[in-house]
Amino acid sequence: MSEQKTKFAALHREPAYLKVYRAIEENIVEGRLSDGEALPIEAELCEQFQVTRSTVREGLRLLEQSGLIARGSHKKFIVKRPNASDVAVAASRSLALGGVTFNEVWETLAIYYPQAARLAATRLDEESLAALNDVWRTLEANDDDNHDKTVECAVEFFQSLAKGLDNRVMLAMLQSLNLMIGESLRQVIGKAPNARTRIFNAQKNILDAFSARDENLAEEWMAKHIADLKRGYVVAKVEMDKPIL
Amino acid sequence: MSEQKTKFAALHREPAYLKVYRAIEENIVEGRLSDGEALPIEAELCEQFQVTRSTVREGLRLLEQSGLIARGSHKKFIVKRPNASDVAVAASRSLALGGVTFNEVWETLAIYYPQAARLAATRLDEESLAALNDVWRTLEANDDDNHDKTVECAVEFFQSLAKGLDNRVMLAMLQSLNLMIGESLRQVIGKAPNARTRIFNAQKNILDAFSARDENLAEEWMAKHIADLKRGYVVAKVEMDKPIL
DNA sequence: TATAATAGCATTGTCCGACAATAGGATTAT
DNA sequence: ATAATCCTATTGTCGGACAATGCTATTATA
Repeated sequence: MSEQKTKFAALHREPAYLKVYRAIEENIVEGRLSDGEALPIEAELCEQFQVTRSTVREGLRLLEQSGLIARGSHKKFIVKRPNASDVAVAASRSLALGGVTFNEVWETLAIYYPQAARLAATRLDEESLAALNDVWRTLEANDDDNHDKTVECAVEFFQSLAKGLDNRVMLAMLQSLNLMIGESLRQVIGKAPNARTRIFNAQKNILDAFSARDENLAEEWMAKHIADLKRGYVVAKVEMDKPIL
Repeated sequence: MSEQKTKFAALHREPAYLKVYRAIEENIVEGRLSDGEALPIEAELCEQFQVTRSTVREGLRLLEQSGLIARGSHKKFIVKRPNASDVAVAASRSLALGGVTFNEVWETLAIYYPQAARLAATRLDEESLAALNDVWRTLEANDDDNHDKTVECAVEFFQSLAKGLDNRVMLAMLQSLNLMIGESLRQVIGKAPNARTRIFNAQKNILDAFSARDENLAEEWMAKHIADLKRGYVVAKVEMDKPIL
């Protein structure tokens, strides 16, 4: 009957530094520590948790990396509610490292961005439109052979669009998509002929549709833009099933 | 002329633990340390970086939290490429903590999920369809008053859908959306009459459309499902501009 | 011989105490 | 009032120490 011995709940003996992390995390999540508030100094945390500084510091590193705290000044950590950009960077890096393929990225663009464009046509305010226009003009002024800059501008266009949607959830998702667009574009931009001009024209059409507040047109041109990106991959003879990194 | 003093590049003196982090991170990103490979033991890292264990350990905590390494056995960290789920959990938590509103979540659902449903109609394999059916039956068998279980099933339906799309980028995004659906549903489920039945019927229709491989119908029913979710919020008198947490 | 118990060992987790570096505040000098 | 200086609190790093804990190899047992 040895396997029928009363089973106690497997008590998860966590290291102390994890407990420190969880304790502080919980206080932040539950709102007992609010945004911008300063954390006690290390010595005080030692006192409260009854552990040594090394242990507290390991816990702080965990909090730091998870984006829940940040250095306020030289001394003092302050509580920080993570913003969309932080999320996006972490997410896209993880995905890229995870070996996602050109195809996965492109497919996501294809179903997501045309709808985002539709929303943008009705929602972007004048300021956002102006920002988009600026980005587009920068691309116009760019040299055909400056591939890095072309990629940067192309991505920046999508970034400005995402920011203008005034929705943090979408922003986080689109931003991480944008970073992956950048990664994948970088790999083909040199091999796709007329890349800059094609991007330039596509974004011009999208921009016009936005200005005209024509959501159908915006969706249509965005879909074409995305399709053209794929064509770029094909022309550049990029294997779509290959990881973008 | 004091402001014209030759400006040197602001040299960012990083703490040593950050350098340790970056050094190892770089090795992982560049692929010199591949997935599953074991990290040297702490003592050896101390030797290589010429720092003490405390410092190395702080760096390891950063790597740990960023998901790049994980405990393999009792001893030894192994390199780990983060997967979509990890990303999603971190992302959604951050967003929720950031105070995103019901409206932001719902709006994102509304433009994203109908398209995802359209894709699902053509792509889901028999296995995924079966899984969806199971989830749906669990919801059917559920008690009207067991709100927690209802939410769980509803979210699980979306989860199964996302998994079946066979695209890790979409999966990561939809998963983090799903977690937020769960959060927001939990807050209204008790106050919305007939919630379970309405969700149940909507998912039935979506499921049928999937089985029939009818993408237009799938999109249409999904759109209705999402719209109905919003109606639930309104009926429950939830302020759409309120944070979901 | 095969399996179970034991002992040893390597490695991590935690503690302690110390000191250097530095940013920010207080104080003094201009 | 502004600038230069000192002071001090706090972080970053060090080194050493020991306990806890699984792994591994050895020994004991059937």
